[in-house]
Amino acid sequence: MKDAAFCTSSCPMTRTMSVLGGKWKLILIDHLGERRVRFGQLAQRVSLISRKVLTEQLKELEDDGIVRREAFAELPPRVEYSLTAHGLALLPILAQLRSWHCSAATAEVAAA
Amino acid sequence: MKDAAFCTSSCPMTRTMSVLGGKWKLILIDHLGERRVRFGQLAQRVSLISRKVLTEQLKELEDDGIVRREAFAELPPRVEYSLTAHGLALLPILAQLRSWHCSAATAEVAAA
DNA sequence: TAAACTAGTTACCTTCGCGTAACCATTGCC
DNA sequence: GGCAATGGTTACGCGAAGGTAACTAGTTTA
Repeated sequence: MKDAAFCTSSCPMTRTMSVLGGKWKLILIDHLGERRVRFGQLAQRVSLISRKVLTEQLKELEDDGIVRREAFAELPPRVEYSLTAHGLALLPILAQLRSWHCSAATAEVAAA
Repeated sequence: MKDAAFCTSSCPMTRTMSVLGGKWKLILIDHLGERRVRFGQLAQRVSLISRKVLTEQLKELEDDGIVRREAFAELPPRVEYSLTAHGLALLPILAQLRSWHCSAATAEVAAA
């Protein structure tokens, strides 16, 4: 989200969403995890995303200091993505979000 | 997000985003907090959102069991929104997200 | 000679999110 | 009679998000 009104909002949660908002951001961070992943691997894992959007989102995450990009001068070319310290700090929070959602799903099943 | 491919994805984080994804969801949950808030109050607090979208997002959150809506048969009409137990469980996680983003902002200032 | 592999980029087009503005019902107040 | 207040709903339209397909480079493989 490059929405200027969001980035400069006085609401802290709104500013947070200007970085993490968007359909794919949290999903990509989650799939990166603690590993170094190549572009093609990421595209396979998150199969619903198109390569174009994947490139864009990774670039935004890199600009925000969440993802690190390392390109190797090889042939065929190799590019590896990994989380920075800042990005790694998000992982435990994402784990809580996931379990929050899972607990809701099991509660629904129990109620039915 | 009513995207069917998201809701039925095998990836837990993707399914989580089908509920919490979207520009406004987390911001609205954050502004509701532990209080009961009237529709008009919410529209004032989150001034960037239009009333139309506010109605839509609240309805989706209600369908997902995160928000409770109580309408009173008065004149002029009064409608109060509050978080369900499920929604309340998100608040500590949102607090972590906020402080994660704040710590990043102060680190940038320190680096500059 | 042609194809395949990687990590993109680009042009093009469609879809959807979102904003704006007008409108509704009901009652009390002036 | 007309306006205000509340909590919406509706029609309309723009702009951005996102998908598809084609194209790039250099080397290996068939």
